[in-house]
Amino acid sequence: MKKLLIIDGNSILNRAYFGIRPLTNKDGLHTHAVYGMTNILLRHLEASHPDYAAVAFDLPAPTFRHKTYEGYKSNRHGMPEELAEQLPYAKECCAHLGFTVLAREGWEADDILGTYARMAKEEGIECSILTGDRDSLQLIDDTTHVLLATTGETVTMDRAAFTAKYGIPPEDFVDVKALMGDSSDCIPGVAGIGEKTALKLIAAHHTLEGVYDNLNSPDITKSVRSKLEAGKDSAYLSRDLARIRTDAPVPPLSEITYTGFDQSSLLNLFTKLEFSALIKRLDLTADTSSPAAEESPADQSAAPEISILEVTPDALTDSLKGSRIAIQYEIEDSILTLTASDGSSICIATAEKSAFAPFFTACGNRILTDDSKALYALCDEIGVPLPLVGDDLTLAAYVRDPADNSYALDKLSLSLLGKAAAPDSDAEKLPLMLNLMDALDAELKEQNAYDLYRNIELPLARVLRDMEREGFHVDLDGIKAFGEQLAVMIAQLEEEIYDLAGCTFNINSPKQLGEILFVKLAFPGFKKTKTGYSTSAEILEKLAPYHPIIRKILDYRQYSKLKSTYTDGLIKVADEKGVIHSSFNQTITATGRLSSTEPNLQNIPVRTELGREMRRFFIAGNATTSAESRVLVDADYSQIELRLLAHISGDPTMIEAFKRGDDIHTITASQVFDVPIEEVTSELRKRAKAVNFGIVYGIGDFSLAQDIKVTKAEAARYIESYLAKYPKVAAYLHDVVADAKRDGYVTTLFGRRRYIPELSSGKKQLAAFGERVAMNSPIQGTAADIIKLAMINVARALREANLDAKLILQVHDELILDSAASCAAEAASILRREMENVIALSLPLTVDVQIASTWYDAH
DNA sequence: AATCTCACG
DNA sequence: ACGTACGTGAGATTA
Repeated sequence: MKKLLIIDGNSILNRAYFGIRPLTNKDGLHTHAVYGMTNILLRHLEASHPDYAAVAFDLPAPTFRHKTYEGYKSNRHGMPEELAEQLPYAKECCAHLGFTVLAREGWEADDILGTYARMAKEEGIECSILTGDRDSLQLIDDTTHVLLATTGETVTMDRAAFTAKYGIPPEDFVDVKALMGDSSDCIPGVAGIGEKTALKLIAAHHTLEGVYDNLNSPDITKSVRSKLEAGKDSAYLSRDLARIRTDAPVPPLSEITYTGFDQSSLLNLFTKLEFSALIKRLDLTADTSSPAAEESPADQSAAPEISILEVTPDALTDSLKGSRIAIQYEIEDSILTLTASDGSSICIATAEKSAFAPFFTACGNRILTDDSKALYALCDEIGVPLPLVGDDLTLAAYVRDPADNSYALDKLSLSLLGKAAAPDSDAEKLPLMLNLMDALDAELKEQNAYDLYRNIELPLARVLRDMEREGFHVDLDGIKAFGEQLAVMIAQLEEEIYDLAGCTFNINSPKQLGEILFVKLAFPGFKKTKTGYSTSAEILEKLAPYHPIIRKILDYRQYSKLKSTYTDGLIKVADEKGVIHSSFNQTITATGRLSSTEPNLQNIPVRTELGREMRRFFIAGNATTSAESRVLVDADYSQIELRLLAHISGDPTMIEAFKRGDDIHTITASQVFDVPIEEVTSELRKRAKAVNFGIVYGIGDFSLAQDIKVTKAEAARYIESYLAKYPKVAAYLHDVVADAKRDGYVTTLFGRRRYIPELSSGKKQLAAFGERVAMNSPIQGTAADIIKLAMINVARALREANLDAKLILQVHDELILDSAASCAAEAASILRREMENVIALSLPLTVDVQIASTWYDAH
């Protein structure tokens, strides 16, 4: 039997639009609805291989209004501008995928679906209707089924499935709709009749006529009867409105045969939309005669014609004359294969890695790499002091758009050059890297972010490499002993918990724990989360007074966390000398901060006393064994984010407070609660502190209330009072959001940019998130810029002073040195000086410095 | 692979 | 009516 696949384009596009987070290409065009739709379409093409296939779109009859037609359409149907602008691309995409695209003036997509379902039935063809809309369910019959795309998976609704779910045959569904109405389709129905009642009535009487002929039947209550009587005309009218028509003027089935992909057109479209994953998945680059490539012939670097010269490592230096040398390399068993190009030639050399030392020394500052930190590590290994590399493509791409999560060459090619590329050998990557770097140079300069890239990110990579190599010494025996203590306490608690619960279960399983607490022990059902009960500490804390098991579970959780993540976790990653070498990633966060992995040394416990004990095991190098004793020097910025808020907003009250060296939370409490400074209690100070933090995050009354346990109304008053006392802060928060909406991005003091596509989302929740991001990112990001620059300056100053002290860790506002005890005081003063003097603001940046032999004591 | 929970600034 | 503060990474469980 032949197969027809017919799709409601508007419905699927809508689902994709609201179901996926926003995505834009480099021109700011929103693309996620098309992306989501394409994925859905591909999935069904792969699953069903239809003989006929079409996508139908709504096309209302033109109306005469003061607004333009497009304006009317997007407003009337509540279609957000960001979705409307994707409509033409969606249609184009459907066509290139091999579908016939249909839209008829005055007809809805549903009617086109219905018409084809009828035609298919007449010709004995199996018909699948793909939609996210339940309206089409009335079309189900023995040869027609509906693929209902809901969030998550797609459900197949055939006659059996429909009847099982609704208890009526699909033909009667339109009568249900006539009674219940549908506000989104402007179908009035009968006032006061909902889905439940409508289904019951139609199940009993089949049709509207059946219902109205039997108004006196005993299953119809008085109130329902009177509602039905009042809404009789409306019901019949509604049925006409709800009934999908089957007489739309559409081409015959023979003209909508499925034609398969148009590879080169798809490549063009996906290139414009920057769908690199789809290009790869459909293998669209394999066809080399794509028009995309023809469009920019001048840009075609001589890549294909350049021959690859095999040379010795020594000859590399002389063969590569250009000012910029792109490199790629592989290492196997200490044999290095390096490919390099200066744009006019490509050289490849293979040798023992140390043979490349002269090349790196001579050409290092001209090198273009995609991972400079790794290159510094390689040079460390072979004992070459590599000069700062010329360029790091990944870092430049990160500065261009830090919210991106992949800086793979093929993606960069799409968004930067507008061309699809799939280099699969090192030699093919090199000309592309050179082109990409040229484009990045230009774009960063235009963004005013070039200095940030060249003077901060690029030199920072080498500082990070040195920190990674240095590592943080730990007391492995101490950690092990602590872990064993924890194990004992955990075992003890486990028994007590089982005892109190009356059974054994997996305490680490939120599912099982929720079952025990909220079902077996019948705690008041604090339901949350989509998959079940929430058992978070926040919830459990509220239950603690009512049952002894709760405290024990909380303790169990805390000990388990300490043991698995910190005790056991750290032991696993320490090297044989008891040194932990974390990786510092420079291209992960959307704000400009660093991140730390394997292990994450930026989240070692400190907030609870027991957790803080962990920090006793973080020690200065060889502190326990070496003849020359060593210490840690720890410095952290005091209130850097609030100081930046004061500086950026220019609020005089706040600036003066910081200039005087006042306690900012006490000042805030005095301002917000309108009491003299001497009368600020610790409770008031605590609340003010929460407000200060909240402001930086883009506060809301609900969350503040939850945080400091006051009513929402009270929290709202605090915020209002705060903004009144710090009017420039209020103005900043307002303006930064307005600017972000206008520009599509926000920036830090150093020019780091973050795009915020969420701001133009049709979804309220996402747009609100975008506003908070706009308020927070300039502050968090500027703090990140500042400490990065401080790190570069500290590393240089320590080197120049020839001190035996090295940076080993950064924790966002904190820097730690491992120093010889003999020069620790000097190192500390350098550290303070460099951190405080990174940049002159309208208020001082102050730093607290401490020297001790463990992290516990130094912080 | 996704979810939940929890550690940090 | 709903969800609710910014930025991260890791471990355990479950699907």
